[in-house]
Amino acid sequence: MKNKTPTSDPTPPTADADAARDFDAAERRFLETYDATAFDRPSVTVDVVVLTVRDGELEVALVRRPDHPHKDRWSLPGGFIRLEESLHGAAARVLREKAGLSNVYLEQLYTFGEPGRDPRLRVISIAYVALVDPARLSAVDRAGQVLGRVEVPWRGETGGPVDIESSEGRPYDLAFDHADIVGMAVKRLRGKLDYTPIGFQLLPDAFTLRRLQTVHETVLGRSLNKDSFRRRMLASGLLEATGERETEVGHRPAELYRIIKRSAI
Amino acid sequence: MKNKTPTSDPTPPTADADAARDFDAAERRFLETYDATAFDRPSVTVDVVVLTVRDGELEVALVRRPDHPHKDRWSLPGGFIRLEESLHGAAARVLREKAGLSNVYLEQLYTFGEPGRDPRLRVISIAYVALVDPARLSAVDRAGQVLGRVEVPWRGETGGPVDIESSEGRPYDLAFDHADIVGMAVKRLRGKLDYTPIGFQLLPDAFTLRRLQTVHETVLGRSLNKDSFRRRMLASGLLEATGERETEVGHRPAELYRIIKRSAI
DNA sequence: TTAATAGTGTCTCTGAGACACTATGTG
DNA sequence: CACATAGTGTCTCAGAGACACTATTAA
Repeated sequence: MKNKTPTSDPTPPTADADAARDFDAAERRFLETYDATAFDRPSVTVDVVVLTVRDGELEVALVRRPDHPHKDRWSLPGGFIRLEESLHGAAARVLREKAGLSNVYLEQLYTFGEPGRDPRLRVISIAYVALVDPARLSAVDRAGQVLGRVEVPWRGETGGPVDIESSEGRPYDLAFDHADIVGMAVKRLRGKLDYTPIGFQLLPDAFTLRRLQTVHETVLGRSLNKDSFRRRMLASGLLEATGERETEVGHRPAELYRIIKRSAI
Repeated sequence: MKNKTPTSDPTPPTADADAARDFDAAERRFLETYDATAFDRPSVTVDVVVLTVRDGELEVALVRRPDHPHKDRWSLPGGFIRLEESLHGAAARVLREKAGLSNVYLEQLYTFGEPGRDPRLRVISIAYVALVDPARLSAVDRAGQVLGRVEVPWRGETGGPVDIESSEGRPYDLAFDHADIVGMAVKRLRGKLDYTPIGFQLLPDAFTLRRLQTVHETVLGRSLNKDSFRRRMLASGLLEATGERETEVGHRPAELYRIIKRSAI
């Protein structure tokens, strides 16, 4: 028998049937009498960074806060997590209720929980990122919602908060630490673009390679080599030609591509 | 003035001084009367995946659960978050109290919160990863703590739960969804190794390139090209030669290297 | 001396950038 | 026709793998 290290011996939790039965009974009794309110607990919310690329600009969906604290300030759509729903489910619900979107790419980003980030009480927020075709966002133009332009003050994947502006260049002073959350979303997205063509989530079902490149360039904040980009995308095996071409473009029309397995990303 | 889109007009939250004063008063009143217990709230914990590499094996620190539920089962060190501490602070405290470790590499991993992952009540757990030199772990050999060997049943960064075994090969059936959490930690770590030499966090301050390569190979679960590995590490600019060499090795001694900026990773 | 691993020099192969050239739409 | 962008072919350069060769220690 191999015994490489002097750590404590890991005896198994149970040995014979009687002991196991006693143990189960004790656990059952414990669960029945457990007082779920015995400890002070933080509040837990989800906040969703809904990102889109429109006209070569990276934009984020903002909602006006209807209540205190930070009433009337712009903020990320968010909400408290219900006890019976999963984290992902809560994010999807917030997206549906507050931004009128469903069936979009959604992934967990990071959890923010500094004491004092909310003046009311201790709030821990699990941030999610959603990527949406801008055509779907303008279809859901509703009161109290706006798209803010994301200005990234750092290069590459340095990280840090970003500046959010209106289309006229007026700064939006986001509520809470939401500018940090959007910054983290941009950092994450830039990282993913280096090894996946995830930008297609920001485009319609069929798109040209040029459009995909523009999306990548907008997110990355730098221009890319056209030839190399085409080669990489086609070599990834994730795109397939539709056989269709764009129309009415004033130059040679480009082939339209689609993603082979949307779920694979 | 540029007005590219038909979204709602983002008027600023305030206009003149009187309105601003009223607004502040309303917010202050709101904060004073807010009932922090008005909503059902989940419990929030941190769980820490303490990883180390010893003798070419990837290992994780486990503690025996002292209480129900899953009493006496092996699990990740964890604990409830206190209202006044940060998430990172809570993870560092758990590491100190339950594993006797401080001043180690620690980063947030992912947040797990499926309803039903804890039979007591709704528990949301923010998982952290810690990387430790194995010499520091065996120095903290304490009762009710053990190192489990991590067996990864998938290749690359596929992801999924992992199997944990004792050094004799007996499986540890971890409590809750902790096998999934460790799996996520391995996946994250493998991803990071592709573009950073983060493996040095699993080694003493001074180490040979061969040792670093072994650590990378153990985490990645595959062998690496020696020449290429050396070139990449030295080209990264993150390592510097100490001028010292290893001793008593039965062959030509290798140069010892150290990390230039430990905080930069 | 031999065994074993450290470390170097160099060739090849592959993928990215650069760039010239052809293709195909609109006005 | 001109113009603009799509898409291809090919050269070059940089990094990774492969491998031969030298260096240095313990036994």
